[in-house]
This record gives sequence, structure tokens and C-alpha cells, in this order.
Amino acid sequence: MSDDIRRNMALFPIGIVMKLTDLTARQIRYYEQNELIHPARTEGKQRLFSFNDVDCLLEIKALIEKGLNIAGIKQVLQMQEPAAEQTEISTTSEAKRKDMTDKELHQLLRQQIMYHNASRNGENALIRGELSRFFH
DNA sequence: ATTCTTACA
DNA sequence: TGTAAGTA
Repeated sequence: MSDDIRRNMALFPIGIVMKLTDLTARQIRYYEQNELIHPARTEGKQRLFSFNDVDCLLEIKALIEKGLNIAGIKQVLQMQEPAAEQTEISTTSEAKRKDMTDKELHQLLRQQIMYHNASRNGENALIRGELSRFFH
């Protein structure tokens, strides 16, 4: 429980995060604009990133390099957040845990179905542009 | 010296 | 995304 606090404690400014992640300030701020990360702010509006924020950025970086776009990364990230809660709610029933796993599976299947539909009937460029990032 | 926002290439 | 400008 206290480890979670340390992981989310706002610590370093963007300059250090740049070196830690090899991302430009432009990119980091852009990802924040798209709500991929939510760094804290000082009274002077300066961003303060947590260890968790850095982890997210490293993951975002990996996904970007795999060709994913913002929308794609959002979906990948949202599939991990609910999964992380399972650990803390481990006191709940096995049924509930299985329920969340099923949701993830359904989400994955839905994406694959969408992809197949898109390739089957020469779908519009909008949908293709968003889904193709998942399969590079 | 650093970071922030905005805007244009 | 990069970068320049004007601040805080």
C-alpha cells in the first residue's frame, strides 16, 4: 500500500524525464495532452513526474515505436489499469477476478473482429488508420 | 538555466 | 514532431 504512494509520488521535472525516457519534451507534453499520462504540477505550473509516470512513458515509447497511434495506446493502457486493480482487490471472490479477465478478453476479441471486418470489406481509411497500428 | 504555452513550418 | 518566441 505505501509502495503505491512512492510509485505515484511526484518527483522529477521534465528535464530528467527526458533523459530517463529518451523522449523529447514535445513528445512528453503531447502525450499528456492526450491524457496518456497525468503528471502533477507545482504552483508555478511546472510538471512533476512520478516513477509511475516514467514507466508509462517508457511503455508509450515502446508502443509508438511499434507503430501504435494515440488511440491504440489508450486502449492498450486501459487494458492494464483494470488488470492492476485485481491485485489490490485480491480479497474479493475468484468470480470477480475472472469477470475482469473476461472483460479484457472481450475487448481483445472486439478489436480483432473490427480488424477482420475492416480488411474483409476494404473499410474506410479512418477505421483502418486507427486499427492498423495494432498490427505492425 | 529550465520549463511552459502557443503557434507555425 | 521540431522549433521559435515570450514568460514565469
